[in-house]
Amino acid sequence: MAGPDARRILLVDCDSFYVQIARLEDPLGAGKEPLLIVGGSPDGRGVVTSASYEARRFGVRSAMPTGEALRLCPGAVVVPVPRDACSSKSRAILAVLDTLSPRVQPASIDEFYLDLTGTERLFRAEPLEASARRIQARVLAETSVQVSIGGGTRRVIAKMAANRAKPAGVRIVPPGGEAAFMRELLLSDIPGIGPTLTAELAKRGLVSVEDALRVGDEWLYRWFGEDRGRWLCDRVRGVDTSRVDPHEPCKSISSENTFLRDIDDDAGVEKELLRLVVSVASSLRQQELRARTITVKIRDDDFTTRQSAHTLPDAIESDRAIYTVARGLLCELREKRRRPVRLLGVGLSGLIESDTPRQLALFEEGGIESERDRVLARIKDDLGARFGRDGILPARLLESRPRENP
DNA sequence: TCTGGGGTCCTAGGACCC
DNA sequence: TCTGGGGTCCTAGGACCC
Repeated sequence: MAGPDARRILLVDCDSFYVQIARLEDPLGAGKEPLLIVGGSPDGRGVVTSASYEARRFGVRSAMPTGEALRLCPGAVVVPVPRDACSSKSRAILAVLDTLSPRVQPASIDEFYLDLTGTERLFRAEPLEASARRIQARVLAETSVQVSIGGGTRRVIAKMAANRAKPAGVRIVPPGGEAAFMRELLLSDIPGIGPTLTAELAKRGLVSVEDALRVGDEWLYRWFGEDRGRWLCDRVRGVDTSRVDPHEPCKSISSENTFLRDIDDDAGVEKELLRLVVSVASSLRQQELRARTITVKIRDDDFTTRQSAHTLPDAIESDRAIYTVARGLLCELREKRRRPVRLLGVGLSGLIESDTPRQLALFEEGGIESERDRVLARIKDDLGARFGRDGILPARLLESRPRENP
């Protein structure tokens, strides 16, 4: 049985993924711009999704409003996020990695954990660093995407090593080298230590990993409590027992939209709610899932963000049933606080697989979703697959659909 | 400068049950 | 009449990540 320190884990992490894809999509335009920002347009309500390394030198960071980014880097070109191209490229990278490693777990659209434990024989005792370079070259050759790779005996070590390898590098922390590696780092370099915790730590004079190790576990427990204290003590030593799990199920599906202009009238807000429900419900069914919990999120014009959730005894999947619950939640939220709406979102959680047997007795009498609702939803999905989604939007959305090519 | 969209995980309090 | 404790589920909110 392999102990935890025998594990061979890699994190394959794409370098400024959205920028790379935008350049591949438009080689003569965005592809030629060194100062490139991918994200919302500055006249809309956009933020930076990703910036080229050249633009980052001016202080441009992701999640920054594009207006501010352009002030810092006036020469930059802003292009929209090529969403579809990004998802299909992500799938292509996953497909390549699946041929190179027995266990691959996508961690986000542009990060993939690989567990190569037990492949030493297969690769003729190839050192982990050589495996990483081979994988890096294959991904570039087959998808044109440049990645950095971190490696070590634990996921969190691989993750931090990949960050230090960027761009286009490889960094492997050897077994037993974890402590020395951790001593290179600031506390804010550790995944899970964000701005808030960094500030709390700094208040107590803790900035580097060294600082935290020097002060000792007892103080970390005293300051941060039992649970967070233990978590911190583990993290500053690079301890992480989580596994690379290729089949980890998805836990929630959501869709949200910030409007170009705040929406004031109830009919307008409900129409947007329906649009979101249709989107989220169809991806629910596409993944052959049903949901027990429906959440509606609202952001008012003053940026106050609120949400309301409802959990049903039985999971549902149809547009009609989900919309019925969501509209009820929206009404509650709007009654509590009635302001023009900046953002609206719908989330589904408590997900179970579609083939899980239902509790029939509860369902047939007076349930919120009937067999007819489910059949209608399936028919709609089939038609959508054959004739394109636009052909079968609910009538209320069709009313306001702009005409194409009159 | 004026704040995106997709997620995961944690916490705290209340309801409810045993 | 007053008193428990533990476990689980649900909701709201927040931190964090890419």
